[in-house]
Amino acid sequence: MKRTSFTKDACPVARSVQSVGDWWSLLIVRDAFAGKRRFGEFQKSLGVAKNVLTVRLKKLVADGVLKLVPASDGSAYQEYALTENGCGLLLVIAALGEWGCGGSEVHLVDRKKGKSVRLVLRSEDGRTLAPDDVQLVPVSHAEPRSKRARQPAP
Amino acid sequence: MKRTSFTKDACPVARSVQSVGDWWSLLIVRDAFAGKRRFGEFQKSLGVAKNVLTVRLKKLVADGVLKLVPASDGSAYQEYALTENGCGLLLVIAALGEWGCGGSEVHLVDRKKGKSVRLVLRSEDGRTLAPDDVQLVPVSHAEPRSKRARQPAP
DNA sequence: CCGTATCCATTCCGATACTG
DNA sequence: CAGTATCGGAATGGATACGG
Repeated sequence: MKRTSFTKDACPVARSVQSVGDWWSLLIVRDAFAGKRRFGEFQKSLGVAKNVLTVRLKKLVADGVLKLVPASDGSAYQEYALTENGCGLLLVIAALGEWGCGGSEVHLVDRKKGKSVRLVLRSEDGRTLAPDDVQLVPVSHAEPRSKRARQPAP
Repeated sequence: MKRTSFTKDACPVARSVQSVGDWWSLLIVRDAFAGKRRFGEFQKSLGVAKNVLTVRLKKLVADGVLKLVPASDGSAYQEYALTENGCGLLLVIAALGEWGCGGSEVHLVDRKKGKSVRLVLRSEDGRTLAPDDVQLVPVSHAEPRSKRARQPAP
């Protein structure tokens, strides 16, 4: 009677959820993108219990999302930094942020110019698409251009 | 000693996590994008217990992600369809899918042409940016071009 | 076929006290 | 400051039986 695991699941979404699909992990990653690196910074920002934070950080490190780096200032302690892989989660955070908007309190900017940045879907030929123009296809057992496309609800 | 709630949180990411930040919700939404609409379809696809599925579906309906629609074929039962708001989650699913890649088993295609679609960051002036070029800024108490930008870890 | 209801194991989370 | 140790309550998830 164990909890079902998706680590072996074929779908990448399922595997991602396995890594960051709980309450805290994504928020920790969000804070990491916002520049936080120290245990205490996360703890204060999130208001999470320290033991819980410890467990989450360890899992994120084990999953290759964060890594421990020696130090950045003179401190004798270690800091948590995003791995290259973890940086890829920016798209996820960005997408969640755009979706949750309604009094947006966080957004993306170009680091060089400080200009606002948005997340868009782009087809191979360079066109920008709306979510409605796009269909999710499970590659495993499906003909790429199946006729039973998603119905947008009549 | 309640669980902390983020519904009132200022950050849109936190609010999103509140809605879809658990194991099942996102996978249900993924299946919805893949064309599934019936209770049994979700149940079989996910292998989740029925009571759990019931609770999740109700929450997703309550949160305005899914809605019940009368029927699509002759059946007397209702079906679950994505609301307009729920469709916005496609970007999140897409981002999670791209991140979890490594033997991708699901991807996005243009509904009309069947061509592959990717998720990109685009700045105001139309340029495409890499995650490293971008910075997450909490609007509340932060100068847009702070100097202590995120360090990509030495 | 679509759920609801019940039971139980596991897990999660918050508070707090403690170590270095 | 950065964790570890322990505890108890709460929520979650799985199995299954039941009803419309």
